Formats: sequence, C-alpha cells, structure tokens
Amino acid sequence: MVTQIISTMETQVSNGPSGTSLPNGPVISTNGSTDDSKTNLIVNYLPQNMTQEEFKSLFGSIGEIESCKLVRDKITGQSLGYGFVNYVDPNDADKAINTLNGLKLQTKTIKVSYARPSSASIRDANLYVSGLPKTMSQKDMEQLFSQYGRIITSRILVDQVTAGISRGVGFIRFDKRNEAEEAIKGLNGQKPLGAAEPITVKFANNPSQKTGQALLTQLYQTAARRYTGPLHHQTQRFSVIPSLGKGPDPNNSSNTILDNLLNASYGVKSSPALFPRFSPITIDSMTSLAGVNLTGPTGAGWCIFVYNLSPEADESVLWQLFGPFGAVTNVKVIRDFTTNKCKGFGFVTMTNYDEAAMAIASLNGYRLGDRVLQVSFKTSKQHKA
DNA sequence: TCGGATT
Repeated sequence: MVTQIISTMETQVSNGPSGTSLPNGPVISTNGSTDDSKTNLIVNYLPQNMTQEEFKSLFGSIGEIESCKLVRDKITGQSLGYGFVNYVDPNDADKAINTLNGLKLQTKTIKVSYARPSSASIRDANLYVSGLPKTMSQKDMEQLFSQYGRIITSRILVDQVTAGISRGVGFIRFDKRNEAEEAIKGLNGQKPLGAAEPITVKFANNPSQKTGQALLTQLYQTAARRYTGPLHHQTQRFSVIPSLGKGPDPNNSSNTILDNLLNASYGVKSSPALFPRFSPITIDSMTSLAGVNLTGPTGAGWCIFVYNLSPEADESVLWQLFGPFGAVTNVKVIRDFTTNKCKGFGFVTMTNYDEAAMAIASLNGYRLGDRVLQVSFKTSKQHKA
C-alpha cells in the first residue's frame, strides 16, 4: 500500500553496480560467470495480483529482457511482491530505473533498483526488531545498527489508526548475514541510550514463511468478499442483541445465534473448520484475487478485547464469532505459558470501524456455551484500581 | 479481565 510505504519511510541505500561492462551485451568476467550487475534489477512493492506475464510485459516495454522472474511463494504460488529483471543492454536497465522506479500501480508504488549480486552471504540478513522506544525514528534506529555493518533497508512500522505513531517494531536488512548476526549479539536485550526497556533483535521471518493463520486471514477475507460482497450492508440486517437468558436454548447443543449469523452470511452451518465453507474456491482462484479490495494483514485496525472465553477456547471460535461481521485481520487467544490453556481472554483485530462496532454491539453479552462474553474495544492501558 | 506485533 502506498500509504504504508510512505508512512514507514523505507529508504534504501545505494547499492548500485560495481565493476566494468561493455556498452552492449553481458560482461563475461575472468572466472567465466556473467557479470549482470549493470543489467539485473530488483523490483519491489509490486501489486499482489500482478502476474509473471504482466511483469514481463511492463519491463519488456523498456527493452529486450534476458530473463525475468516474479518471485512467488513455493507452496501457494502467491506473488511475494517482488521480482528480478535482467536486461540484455545495461542502458535499458538504467532506463527502466529512470522511467519505472516510483511508478504507481494500483495501491503500490514500485521500487526499481539494481539487484545486488546473488550470493549466499547476503541471504538471511534481515532482522526483526521489537521493543523500540516509540520516540525512536528510523534514522535513530539506523544509527544504532550501523556500527555492525552496511544497512540495505530499514523500516519502522507505524500504527495506521493513530496516524503514524511508531509501533516500536521494525526491520533492518544488512548487506551481509554475518553483520546481522553481530547486531543480534550486540543489541538483543540491550537498552538503547535513554530507553526504559530493552529491545529484542532477531532474524526476521521470511515473508514467504507466512504463518498458517496469516495465510488463512488473507484467504478468509478474500473468500468472504467473494461470496457475500461487502459485509457492511449484510451485517446491518441483523440485530443480535443477546442478553442473559436470551441467548441460544441451553438444551440445544447448537448455537442458534451463531448459526443464524453464519447461515445468513455464508449459507452454511457453523463449523470449527474454516475451509469447508470455502471449498468451492480453490487456492489458485483466490490467489488471483488476493490484493484486490484488500488492505492486507498489516496488524493495523481496530483491536477488540474478548473476555470470558473458556480455558479450551481456540482461535477458530474467534474467527467464527467475528468473521461474519466483516474483515478480520487477526485473532489471538491468550494462553498460559505452562498449561497452554486460554487465560479467559483474547483479541480480535478488525479493519473497519463500522464492522468492529457492529461485532461488539452484537457479541457483547453473547452467551457462548455456559459463559457470557464481554466484548469491547481494547483499552490502551490496564487500569488497576 | 486488555498481548505482541513479521515490511
């Protein structure tokens, strides 16, 4: 999303080509390998739904392409939002940077730059940093990390609801993996100057190794939209204001209100399994829709606190409760570390305020089994009396 | 009875 790119202020240090090349054609180095440092480009922030063919077509409009590749998830085939283009002529690579870098495509602003030579030493050099002071800027963070090596990219994630307040979480990509390792050794668990809390520094998850839940989130949202259109209008048709003694029949094992919600939204009975509802849709067909009408699971949104869950509660119950009201980007059941039982509460993040408000109005006081849920927007602080 | 955060 363009707003995200701007708000997180990513910068990339120059990593332009080095070495020599002839005006035309690939450069053959003494060891026989091809030096494509002046022809090979990396393209970032491609729209999720752009295909390999569209990618090739776009960059082929500049000049003859030696090879190009849209990088996709090994399992789902989903675009990872970046790719490589290797031109025959270095002049075309230069031209592509000048004419296509910064191009706006749908909600993205693409970035076109020279690719660093592929090598094992630059892999897994990306760090995930959390616990940063909210006041720390991207520049501050770079300053802190730059003592360990050359920073390729850095980013601090910001809250999109409160217009740009740091989430205290960020990424640092070093040029070399060993630099990243040194930064972990030197900074993990350390307090930055003047900070109250230590930061956590670890290797970032590979975006391709997205959690099953994050993947489900994307599929779920897409499928829900596909089947029902915008949920906004549908949810407003329901007036589910349960109260004590007014919930589903306790003698009936089925959960009538929930079933009604799910039936109306999806035309199926509630089920702990998520996928069966969407079985008519294949991963492939959903993949092509991903990124359309979606903001994507970014962590931003309206956070909802759910209290009085049973010790056996799991994530699926939260999906089922809140999913019918609109876009849910995240659910979390808080568990005791040792017993792994639910501590009685959880969180749900919803993208749209209206849908979150409707979910709260409908589910607060809702009877789930023999418990009455309390549902509200999450408070920012724990107020202890 | 209000976490942890993965571009």
